[in-house]
Amino acid sequence: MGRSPCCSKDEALNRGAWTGMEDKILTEYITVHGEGKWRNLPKRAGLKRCGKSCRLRWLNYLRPDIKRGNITRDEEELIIRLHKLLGNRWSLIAGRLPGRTDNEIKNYWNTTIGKKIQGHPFSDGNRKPPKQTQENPKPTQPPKVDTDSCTKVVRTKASRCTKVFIPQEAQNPDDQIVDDNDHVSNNSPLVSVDQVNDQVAGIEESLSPIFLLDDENSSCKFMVDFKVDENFLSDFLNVDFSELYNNGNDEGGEVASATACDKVPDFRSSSMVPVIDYELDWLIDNTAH
DNA sequence: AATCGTTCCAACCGCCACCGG
DNA sequence: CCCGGTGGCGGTTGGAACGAT
Repeated sequence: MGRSPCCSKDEALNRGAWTGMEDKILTEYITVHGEGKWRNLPKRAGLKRCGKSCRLRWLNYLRPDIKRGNITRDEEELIIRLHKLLGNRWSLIAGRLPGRTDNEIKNYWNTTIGKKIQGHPFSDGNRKPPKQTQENPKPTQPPKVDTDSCTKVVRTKASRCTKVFIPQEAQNPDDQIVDDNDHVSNNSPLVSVDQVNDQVAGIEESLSPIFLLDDENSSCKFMVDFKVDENFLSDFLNVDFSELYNNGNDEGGEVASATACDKVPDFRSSSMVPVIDYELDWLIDNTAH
């Protein structure tokens, strides 16, 4: 059963490569009406395509901010490092490469980097797995990159934030401090997540773990505490935190546990920032190449 | 020039999370 | 809480382009 497909195969929809005219129609429509409502878009725009196809075409090809041309060496290095941290989270990786799409990075990885790193994935030197034959029955699972064998991969999904730890120097003394049980305390380093959430309204949502560190000495400035399921937490803790905390800093941080959050206040810039940027910047800077 | 094999990438497919009714 | 609609994601595929013979 399951839900119905996004577009009926009975409909006489165009498939395959997009024509220049279709591109033009889609681009003009989105320029006027904006993105979204993909399911209705083809009908409104007069395209014989399914909404999903339109979305993909726009996001991967027609968007004006798409960067053309080959992946640069710097970009490749970044992709490799991000892949070590995130695994096959192509959309997250693409988010760190302006103008590059997840599809492009995925393709680039599968055709170029993956081969370089792993050596030839198939013993016969062919990029593709052997065709299904009597001797080579199709595996039930496609071959996957064994990221765990060589590195720890950060799980970037988190549950709800419950409290935030802020060191004294980062606090505004006028702020009311409330712990996760809504107990008010002027000395408590905990602020309610509602207070944080009030501040983050309007900021792009992102899901990720968080451990914020001071740039100069790599010690933690504050932490956030989450309700995370045990699997996530244990997986998350499998990240080499000891290594992360100790990188170039024998003194260690004030916080000895790892937590996760959607967005956090950046006390250096006195604004709220998406965690993913903060966290990935730090991870990229502090994990082994 | 013709054929065959390989590479690359745009597009498709199925699944899942999220959200609103 | 449940359910259906929607958007987004990652894996896979098809075919065009290219190179080798």
